[in-house]
Formats: sequence, structure tokens, C-alpha cells
Amino acid sequence: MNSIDFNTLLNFFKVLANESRLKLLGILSQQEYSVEELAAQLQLKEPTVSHHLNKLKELELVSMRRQGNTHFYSLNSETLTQLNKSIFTREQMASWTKDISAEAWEEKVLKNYLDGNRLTTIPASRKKRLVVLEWLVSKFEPEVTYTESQVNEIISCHHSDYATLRRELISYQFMERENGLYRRLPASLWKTETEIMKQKKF
Amino acid sequence: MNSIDFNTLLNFFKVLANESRLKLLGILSQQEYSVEELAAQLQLKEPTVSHHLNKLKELELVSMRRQGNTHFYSLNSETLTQLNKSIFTREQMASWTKDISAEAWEEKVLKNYLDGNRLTTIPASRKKRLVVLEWLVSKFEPEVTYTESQVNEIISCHHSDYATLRRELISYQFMERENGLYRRLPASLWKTETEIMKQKKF
DNA sequence: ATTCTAATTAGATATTTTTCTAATTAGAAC
DNA sequence: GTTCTAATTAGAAAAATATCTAATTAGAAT
Repeated sequence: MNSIDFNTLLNFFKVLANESRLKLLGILSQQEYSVEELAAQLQLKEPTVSHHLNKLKELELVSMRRQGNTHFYSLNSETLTQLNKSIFTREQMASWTKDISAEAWEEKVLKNYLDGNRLTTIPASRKKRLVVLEWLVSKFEPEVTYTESQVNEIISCHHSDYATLRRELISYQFMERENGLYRRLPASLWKTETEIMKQKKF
Repeated sequence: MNSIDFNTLLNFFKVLANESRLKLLGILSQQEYSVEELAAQLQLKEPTVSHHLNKLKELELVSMRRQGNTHFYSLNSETLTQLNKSIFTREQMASWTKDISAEAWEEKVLKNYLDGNRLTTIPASRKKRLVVLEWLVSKFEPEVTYTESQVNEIISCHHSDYATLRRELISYQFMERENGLYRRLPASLWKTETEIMKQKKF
């Protein structure tokens, strides 16, 4: 994780910006504990602690070891030291603003081409088409496989020319097709406009 | 700010854990801007931006320069680099847990000596008295000067022996007296129990 | 002095987040 | 298999936070 993007960082802060969770990290920095023990120390109910631990786990700040049906949690100090390094360099922060203006622009494009839930026309410009496709792929669940007719059906909710859009989703690598089954690719693999534009000929 | 305590750090995270404020830092990392300009960039109303800037200013993450009645805000990059250094060392985190157990103990003491809003007895032990005094000083506004009779009146709400308590607030340096006027000292100057205990004779 | 401008403060509303109870799951012990 | 235990998930209530409009302040320009 060399360059950490705006939303990831924001997420980190959101997770750390909570009394209970920060205390959990402090407690776990000493040794591992079970959920029950942690709940006692923090004077919270177990579901609450479980919920907090889950958020910490999502960011790999803690890890879990099960023994019987007791779950022992411990600190993942590597993630913290990683995080500690060079978050607030000028470069990093400048890169956030790129995200920001980019985001604003994308919203403007969407507003232009959408009428509520429906795509009025498919943008001619590659750059704008990309924005629309990114919006379209969000209508599919991640980690789910769809048949071609299911894909067509979903796209039809938003535009009549489902064939073109389906093909574009694949060629811009928002989705993949394997044995006639379609699946949304994880957002981390989506190409950004700039990456696509760099490839000149597509 | 060598050793940063639990609540200070928590506060930092709370301030940074907000989309608008993090964006503000990003934008300001490039150059200074007026409130109006910032509001336009973030698509928020000016009062909202003003509110966020205020939070950032409290932590000295940004500073302000006025020109006419335009306020220009800029990033205080020093604070960030400071903050960036060694937050998540084992030692740091271990010290939080001390804070945590200390806090828990203080709450127990208070619960023991308070009956709702009223102090049942003044604790004999210096350590516990300190806890009670810290609670008592929180009944005074920061940055406000009080006459002696105002001080007496406020203390009387919580215990009949206002004279002793008033004297103790001064001698433990929770408040200062100047020309017969009283003023609460900033929390950052309050002595912790351990500091007081180190002084042996008081 | 009056008016105008940019910012802030106050207070209301809307949204998000935390925490809880109740229900469910997964494994262990009987 | 049934029962018990520890944890998680679901869903509701409570608390904290963000955002807005309206009112106020402070300085500049007329």
C-alpha cells in the first residue's frame, strides 16, 4: 500500500475515531483477549464489542484466532506501522484533491446523461462513457455470477441497447465473462479514466 | 508534543474522520483559500465550511489570515508532520491503557463521593480529593473570570464547605486568583495525580 | 451614518453512528 | 442427538454529528 487513496484513508480515520475502538487497540497492544474479556474491560455488551472488532478486522488492524468457540483477537501491529508512514505528505494530500475534482466532474456527467434511473443516450466520448459504465456496473452485486439473460435484464432497466452496454462493460473490464457467465470485477481493478486514456487506442 | 495522550489522539481522529474536513485539508495543502471559495469547491454552504474550519483550527491543523473581511485559511503542515511521527508505537498504545484504567478508577471514586450533583464528603486522601476537585472545576466555564462570591455560589451548589474547596481549587492549580478575580486554568495545565504525588509534600 | 460583503454564531433538522436486546450460528461437552 | 457456551447477526432505540436557514457580527465602501 504505497499510495493510499482518499476514501481508504477516510475510512481508516472513521474506524479509529471512536473511543471504544481506540481503547480496543490499546488493550490488544498488550496481549490477545477474547470477546468476552474485552467486553468486560470496556464495560460494553458483547455484540457491541463484536461489531467494533469487525470494523477493525476489515482494515486488518486486528486478527482473530479461534479456539473452541472462543475467539481471541490480537493487534496487527504491521498495519499500524504501515499506516504510520507518510500519510500526510504534500503529494499524498495533493492526490486527494485530484480525486475530489474528478468526482465532482463525474457527477456532473452522470447528471447530464441520466434521467432518474434511466440513461438518456450513451455518451459518445470515451471518457464520459466510462463514467456511465462505472455507474452501470454498480447495479450488479459483487461476487455474484449472472447469466447473459440476467445481465441483459438488469441493463434493460436503464437503457434499451443492452447488447452494446453489455459488450462495453466487458471491454472496459468492469465485468468479466467466463463460460458464458458474467461477474462484476472488484472495484480495485476498474480502470480510471486516466489509465484508459493513456492506452490511446483501445 | 512528545507523548500524546489518549483523548487528544481520539480527538484528532474524530476531526480527521470526516469527508468534508479531510477534503479541506487536501485542498488547502495546495494553497490558501477563502471560506467562500472553499464552500464552492466542496458544494457546501458557508456556515458548514466555517464550522469544519473551526474544528481544524482548534487542533491547529489550519491557520487563518484576515484581509478586509475575507478570511484566508491555509494548511499548518507542521502539525501534520508532528502528528505523523510515532503515534502507533507500542509504548504510546500501552500508555493509553493506563489512561483507560485511570479513568475507570476516577469514575469509581466520583460515584463513591457524589450523590447526584452533590458531594457527600470531601475525600481525605489527597489522590481522591484531586479527582473530586477536577470534577468540581468542570462546573466553571473556561476563559471566564468570576468574583469570589460567584465562585462561592457555584461551589455551594455541590457542598456546604465552599471555603475549603475554593482554597483547594487554587492550591491544586485548577484555578488561579488574580486581583481577587478567579479564573479556571486550561485543562492542559491541570496536574495529574501522579504528578501531584511525585511532589510528596504539597 | 448607511449600506454592503464575507464570515460566524445560533438553533433546527436530517443523517450517521453507537449501543442495546433478541434471535441465530457454530462448536464442545455431555 | 441434546444441551451448553461464546460469538455473531439483525433490527430497534439512543446518541452524536453534519448540514441547513436565519440572525448576528465585523469590517469596507459608499
